[in-house]
Amino acid sequence: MTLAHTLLSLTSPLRPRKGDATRAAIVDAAIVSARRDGLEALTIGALADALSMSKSGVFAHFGSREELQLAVLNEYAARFVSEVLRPAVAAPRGLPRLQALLDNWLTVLGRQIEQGCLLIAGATEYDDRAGPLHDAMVRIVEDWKRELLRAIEGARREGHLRRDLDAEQLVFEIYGVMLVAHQDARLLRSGQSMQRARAALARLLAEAG
Amino acid sequence: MTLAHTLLSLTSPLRPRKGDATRAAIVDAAIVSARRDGLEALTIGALADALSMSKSGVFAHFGSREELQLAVLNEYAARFVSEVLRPAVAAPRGLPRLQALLDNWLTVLGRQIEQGCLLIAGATEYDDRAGPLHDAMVRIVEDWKRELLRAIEGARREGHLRRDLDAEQLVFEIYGVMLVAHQDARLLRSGQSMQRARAALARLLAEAG
DNA sequence: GCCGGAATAGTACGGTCGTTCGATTTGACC
DNA sequence: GGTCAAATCGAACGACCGTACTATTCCGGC
Repeated sequence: MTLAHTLLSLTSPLRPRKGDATRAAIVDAAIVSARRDGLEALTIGALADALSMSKSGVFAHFGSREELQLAVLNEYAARFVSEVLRPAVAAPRGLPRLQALLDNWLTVLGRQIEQGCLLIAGATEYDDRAGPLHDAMVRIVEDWKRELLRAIEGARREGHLRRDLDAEQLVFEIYGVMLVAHQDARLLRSGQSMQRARAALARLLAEAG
Repeated sequence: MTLAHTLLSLTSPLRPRKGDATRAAIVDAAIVSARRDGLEALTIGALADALSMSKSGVFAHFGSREELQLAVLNEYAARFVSEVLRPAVAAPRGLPRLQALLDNWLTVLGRQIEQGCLLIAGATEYDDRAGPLHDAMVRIVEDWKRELLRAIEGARREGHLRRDLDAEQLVFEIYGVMLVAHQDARLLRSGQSMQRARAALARLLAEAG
């Protein structure tokens, strides 16, 4: 294969690469496992068994366990954003869009409470552990909080929220509601966590309006 | 050693047992390690190295890794309660006592932000993993929330908080503030998390009063 | 200062981990 | 259908894990 050929296949993979599908399947299964037991408990051997593959077959797609973990985290974050943020921009800008975003977030959090949220679990897993996963985790959470901030300030610009509102403080408090909803639902198996979260968010927004 | 002797030494250990001191030192070191890397990352070998002991010497005090983890979790919880709850009962009952409790909680959370909180980290570590550690974690968090609820209802009984207040909802929201303060301070290394948490708590109490 | 149990050390075992490497299979293109 | 790279496998390695067993050291009571 010539260099030109390589470059071509990189930019436009005419040739359907079977490996890509396998890699995606591995990440799929790894997300399930990581949501249950944590990113740090992810094991190449267990993943291989679940996929009826060999350890080395799984390994070859990533080159290291850490790269696999990074792929899982990034893929999960991408899905999270596309499930929560993307549909919200269909709502009219301002408070409705912010409301839609929070609704989507709560829905995603509550839909399959059997599985946890990697953005929340990973935050405590890597809050004190230097390395690429820590850095990725920080970047993802910061990016997400920035999106939340944008939505809030959009609502304020539209006149839907108080002009003197401390938007960052509101981000802080909203995030707290999501964290405690997650813990209540998963650790304590409380059946009321979602409605408590909705009540808390409603009160936060009412006070900000 | 006779049975009577055994019972005697259990109820009143006249004989100063050196093993007790060692065991306490092990738990001390294990708490440091668990707060940094998580209870699940706790390793008998690493602990033995840190204490300049043999693996089997450490192991003998607990009989299994899981028993060690349980000892660490229970000791941490006991210290947490004695640092946060005990000093608060010195304050006058009602709102002052609740305020003192929340102040102590935030202080403990912020004092050495280098080290994390096992009650928070453990909650996500064991939210989906059956076993004695999960059960202990649930019990500890439920007990702590019950204490918080008691303090709130005490303040309400004194007439310091609204009569129609949903106390459990307030517990929920206070817990959320603590969770997000912890994450902001540790993952994002935000310098403002404590003051944001104080502001959020003040607003929660003002609205409940 | 010996005695006996408690405390600790030493060693070994079986298992799992991530990773390496050479062999083998697969599958798209000529 | 042959070719060649991509994809996957199989076996092995060294490291570390929790744990079991046996020896050794420590130390308070006589």
